[in-house]
Amino acid sequence: MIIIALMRYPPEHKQRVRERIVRAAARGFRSRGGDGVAIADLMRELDLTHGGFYRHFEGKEELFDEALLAAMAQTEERLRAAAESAPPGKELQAIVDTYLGERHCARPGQGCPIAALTTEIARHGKRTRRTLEHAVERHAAGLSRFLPGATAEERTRAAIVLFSGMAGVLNLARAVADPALRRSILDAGRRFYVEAFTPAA
Amino acid sequence: MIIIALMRYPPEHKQRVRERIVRAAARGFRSRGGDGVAIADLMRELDLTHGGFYRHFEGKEELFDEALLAAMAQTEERLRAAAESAPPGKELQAIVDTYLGERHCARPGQGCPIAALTTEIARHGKRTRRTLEHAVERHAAGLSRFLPGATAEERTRAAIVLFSGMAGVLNLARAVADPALRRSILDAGRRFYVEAFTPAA
DNA sequence: TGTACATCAGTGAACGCGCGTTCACTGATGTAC
DNA sequence: TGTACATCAGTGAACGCGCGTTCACTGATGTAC
Repeated sequence: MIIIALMRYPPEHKQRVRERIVRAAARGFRSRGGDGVAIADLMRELDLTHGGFYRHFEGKEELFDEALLAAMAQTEERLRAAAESAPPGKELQAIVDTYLGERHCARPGQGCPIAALTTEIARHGKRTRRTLEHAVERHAAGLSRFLPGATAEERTRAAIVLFSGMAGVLNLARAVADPALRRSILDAGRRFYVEAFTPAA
Repeated sequence: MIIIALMRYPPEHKQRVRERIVRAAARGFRSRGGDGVAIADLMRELDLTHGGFYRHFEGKEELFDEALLAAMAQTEERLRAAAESAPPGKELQAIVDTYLGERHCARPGQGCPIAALTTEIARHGKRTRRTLEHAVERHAAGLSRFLPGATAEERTRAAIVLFSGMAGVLNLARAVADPALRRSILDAGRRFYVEAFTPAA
């Protein structure tokens, strides 16, 4: 600590700070949306001041794009972990139960950016939309092996339909006021998507 | 016109202005989001000034709620019309083709508020979320007769899963940069939901 | 070994802008008498 | 029929606030010589 205080910026310091900003932003953007995150608040959360932000990023848009990528990677990793720790043949069910689980529903800041950010990304510039596009394609490809389909392309397409559909269900569940209705939406979604994407025996 | 200029506020004038505000707001909120609509711009669009807004609404939130209801009613009506003008047995297909059609995708301002507004409504207060809740329940019940299921409750539940899922697909299609990918997402969604909700023969 | 200097992450005041809301005012109405 | 008055949709200046971004500055570093 004292060492850090004396030699203030050791090598790799900058990269670590940048990563902390991205992580905090990824949480903020997902839970409060693009307009709900103020640069000054974000930096204060990390015990920094807003002026320094521009040593790390060109502007808020660049941060948004990076946060989006980080959030997608995190979500994909969680779902992959859920699938891989499921008993054989139950991988899809594990993915659906995780995605449409109450835990994911209650924590948008830790969750899937397709659900939390897609609507506003549709209003962003081409760069952000390309970023989303690539991230979604990677996500779909990365999880497609748990989905039914004869070819890789079919499985990837199934993944896109599954994840965008589940994102819609999750968003509605999050938006509704009544907790019982929320649970019933999640439950209906889980049953539907598990059945729809489980290959007929 | 001269008559209107002389007797400036004939009976029912106020209600008509209010409806015009709601209609313009419903369009604006859906295409640009809650933060993308400024009261002053909205009123200017109707050749009015921002001060008068508060003769009609308590504030922006009340307008949002009204616009949400209007948008839901409009969407439900369109889908009902599509279903009713479809050949017998093709009602569901007509609904899905309309909802996941390129036209709907390209015109969020005229389209379904579940797709356009659900994410941000999840961050609104309880009043707005209750408004959504009731509107969604009415919407689902109103269109449930075109869906499979033994009981009314089953059909309503199917409607909720179908519409929230399609909203997710629509949002992803809107967010993506590449038009070809957008079309393929819509197409995959259409095929999937038609098949999933068509009762097995 | 010591001195001068360029570098650069971080600071915090300041700028410019947009927005929701308030408020004193306008001007036409219908009503009371 | 005429006059005084309350009503009320609409006007537009003003207020207060939050935010993204800029910029001159700080203070510690490593390097040149």
